[in-house]
Amino acid sequence: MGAVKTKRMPRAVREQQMLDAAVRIFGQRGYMAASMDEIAEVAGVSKPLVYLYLNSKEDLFTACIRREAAALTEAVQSGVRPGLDADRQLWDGLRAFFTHTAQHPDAWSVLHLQARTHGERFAAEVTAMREEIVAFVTRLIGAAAREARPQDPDRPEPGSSTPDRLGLDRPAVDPDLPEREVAGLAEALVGAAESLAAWANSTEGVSARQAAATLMNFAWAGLGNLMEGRPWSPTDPDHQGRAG
Amino acid sequence: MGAVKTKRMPRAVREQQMLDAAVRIFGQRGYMAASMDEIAEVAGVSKPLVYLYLNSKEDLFTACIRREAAALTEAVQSGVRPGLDADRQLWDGLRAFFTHTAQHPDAWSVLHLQARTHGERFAAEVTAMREEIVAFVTRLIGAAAREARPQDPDRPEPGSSTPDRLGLDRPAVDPDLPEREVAGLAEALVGAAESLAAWANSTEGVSARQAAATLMNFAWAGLGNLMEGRPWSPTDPDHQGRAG
Amino acid sequence: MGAVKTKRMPRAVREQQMLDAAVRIFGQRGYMAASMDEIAEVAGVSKPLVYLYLNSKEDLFTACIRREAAALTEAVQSGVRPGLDADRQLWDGLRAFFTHTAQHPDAWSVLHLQARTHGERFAAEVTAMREEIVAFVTRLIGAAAREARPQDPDRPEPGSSTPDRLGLDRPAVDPDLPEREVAGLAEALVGAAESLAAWANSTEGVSARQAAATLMNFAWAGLGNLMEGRPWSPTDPDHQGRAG
Amino acid sequence: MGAVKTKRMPRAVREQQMLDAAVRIFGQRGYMAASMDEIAEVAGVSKPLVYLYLNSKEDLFTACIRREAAALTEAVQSGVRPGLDADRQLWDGLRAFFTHTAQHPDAWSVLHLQARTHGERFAAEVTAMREEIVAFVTRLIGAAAREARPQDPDRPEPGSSTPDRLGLDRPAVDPDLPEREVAGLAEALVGAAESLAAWANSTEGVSARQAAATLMNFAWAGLGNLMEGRPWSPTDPDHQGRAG
DNA sequence: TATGAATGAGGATTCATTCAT
DNA sequence: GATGAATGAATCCTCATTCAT
Repeated sequence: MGAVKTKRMPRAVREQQMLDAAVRIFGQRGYMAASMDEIAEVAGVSKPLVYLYLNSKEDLFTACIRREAAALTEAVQSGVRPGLDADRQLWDGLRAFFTHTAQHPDAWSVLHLQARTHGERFAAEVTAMREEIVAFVTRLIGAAAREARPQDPDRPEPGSSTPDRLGLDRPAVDPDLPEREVAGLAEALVGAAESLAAWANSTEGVSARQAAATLMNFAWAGLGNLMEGRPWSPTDPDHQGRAG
Repeated sequence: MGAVKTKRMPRAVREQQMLDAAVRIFGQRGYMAASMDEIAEVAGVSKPLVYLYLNSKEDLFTACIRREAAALTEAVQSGVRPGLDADRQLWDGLRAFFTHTAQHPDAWSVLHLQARTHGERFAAEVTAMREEIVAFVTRLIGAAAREARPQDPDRPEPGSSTPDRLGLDRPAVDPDLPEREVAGLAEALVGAAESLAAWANSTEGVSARQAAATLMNFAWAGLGNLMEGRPWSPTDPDHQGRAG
Repeated sequence: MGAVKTKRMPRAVREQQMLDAAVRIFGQRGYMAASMDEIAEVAGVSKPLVYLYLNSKEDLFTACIRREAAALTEAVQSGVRPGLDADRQLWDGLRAFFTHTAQHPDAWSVLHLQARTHGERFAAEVTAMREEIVAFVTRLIGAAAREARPQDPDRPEPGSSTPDRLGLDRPAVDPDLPEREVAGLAEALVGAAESLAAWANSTEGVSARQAAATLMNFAWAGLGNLMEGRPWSPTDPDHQGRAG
Repeated sequence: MGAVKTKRMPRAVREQQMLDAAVRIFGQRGYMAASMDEIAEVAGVSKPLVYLYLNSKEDLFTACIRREAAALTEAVQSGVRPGLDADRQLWDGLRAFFTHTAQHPDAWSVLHLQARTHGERFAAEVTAMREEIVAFVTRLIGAAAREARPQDPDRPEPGSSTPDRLGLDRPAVDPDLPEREVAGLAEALVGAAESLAAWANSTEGVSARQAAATLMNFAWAGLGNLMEGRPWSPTDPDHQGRAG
């Protein structure tokens, strides 16, 4: 039932087999319900070998999270072409994101559900990835704001500081928006994306492209309003006019 | 450590104590890591009594989910005044939502994380609640669309049919938007809200009001654009002009 | 589901209800699998009352055994008319035995299976009853022997000593047969009867009468041979001639 | 108290040790009262190992039943020499039976008492063995009948078809006796044997040989009468004459 | 007489983890 | 490099039994 038993493979290959099995089992059964026994069996190796290579269940799970986080980040990064307009980059990134999560549901379950549900230690691992993505989005918001107001030329250009894994500078928060506000926006965007990923995965006939389009529709104009200094407020008649 | 041991309480009271303890432990440790032993201890009773009243770990967890889902729904419902404008209603609902989740973090963990990560049976319990909320949001989107286009007077007024638990009519999806599109939007909005709730809970100094404001900013304009028939598209220069 | 709840019954009645329930549950579930909870429920009373009246599970079971043993003994006794020939008495007794066990399968399960499978203490209770029956059979064997050899007139007549519950004298073992031999025969006869009772109960269409007939056929002639001093032996050609 | 702790034995050996312990404990305490803890301790291993090899208490019990049923069947089979006369075969089989049960009282308790008292699933296991023995006896009755009436030569000779595990042909029920009648007789004989086995086990100084002799005396003549078409009946003066 | 409330003790089962080869 | 053999420590759950009224 598990992988074909081939003896004497190099360590690196065996490790990947184990991680494959682990991601599958963790994703399907959940962290706690997954048993090392089943993981070893699916990986096609004996249990002691799993421990020899990966130390403990916690370490194994951590390794899964890291590998899948890197894979997802890498997928998004590859989908984005840095030269294009900010909204185009966001659009491409979202499509890459939804495509990847749709193709690796177990990995997505590990990152989105399992890792966040079983202790700070694992949650922190995902948070690192999440922050990278949030930084990417934050960066795009800043870029969009700059494009919208070219009359303010003395802000630093993109790319002038060290680029992160998504090919974007890290700080680059627009100084006109309070940092926490931006963090909240990015959180909301990423949360919406995550939620849509789950929705798209579980709803017949919803493609990655459609999910991305829905999210762009939902988010881009709101971001634009904010950039232009027109936040919604409980009593603002202008906003009410636009949306209602 | 647990509740003060008061002997011989009526069953209903003891049950609530048990649910209190269970929500706390399930929320903090996770469903699987929570032990019935600890729950009983925190509840200040012996384990057999927990089983006598709540039957099994699964049933206990289900009872927690149901109680907390009802409490959250009730909190949001109470926060909304049906007569007001759609955006005002959404604003009020969001504030109530964020307030409640902030005040009951363990309950929120149970509903948002634990219940969705440990089997269809539990997930289905939350889905029921979620659908009520999604229906609420969907309804508001519809109302907003009607307000935006008063030239189409033969659609039914809001409130003309029997109100559901959130005080709003159920159907009322705007016919000009494909149903799936609306579902995706609501999903995104609710997902963003859920994500923001977790973020606000875990970030020092973020109030429910701020979280609600962030989400309104993020979402309302985007909805407005959609209502007015101006969706974002990868090559639409108009949108690029507005947001970038 | 249980008995109709009637409040404030005299103790004796309540006790019988409890024993009824207990025999039923013990017989169906087995001694260990039977729970005091279920017995109380079926009896239509609260558990503390069961303990108040019957002390403990062991005592309750013992009470069941005693009541049912007495009932079975009584049934057999009533079926036999002491004045008739020995084989007729045996025949009548067997029929009464098979009839009673067929009509009270739970009681028979308690006596035949449960009581012998759960500790010396209970087994001893049944042994008492068994010995009464074995004594009855032993007595008949003795009587048959006497009838077969009337030329030996100085042995005591039946009824000359104190009658036991089956209306027969207790000692009365034929002095020509070693006591152990007779005990073995009686054991075999009773064992065969018990086995046949289970078989008749579980085999469609086998009546008490048929079971009794089968056993008489099986046993009576063999007993007769013994009486007449012609035991089977491994090398006895005469016996081979008779049976083969 | 348990077996000497010898580390690292091959699986097959350990399994036998576990079965030894299990038969002992199940036989002495009863199925339900036996605890896996005690079995493991007596076997000299840890509980998880018992579960690893035998799966569950039910499976362990089933394994015990099967092993002991096979051992008993094998013992009886080995004791019988197929070429001899029918009564001699029965005699030898009975002696082997009583010898084996006397030497393995716990095993006999498992087969005779425990397995029949704790659910159909276990009872069915013993029934298989029982039927083999009943078939053996049935076969002998048939053989005896044929020997008694050599004037009917066209019936098949014993041994002319493939022998079963007890070295005897399977069908061969005497056509002159109704099938149910024969089944009842076999049931009675086997029941008597079982009962005598328990009696011999628990009675000081009763040998297997004595038990076998008692049963032969009891049974063989009765069978002979039946073969010769002289069943006992309530009013048959001939029978009364013979036995009484 | 009768019971709702409560528990100490123990039982089956599973799991992550390690030794010895 | 790889594994068969083995276990300490929990976990869920049940049951006979009692207390306070």
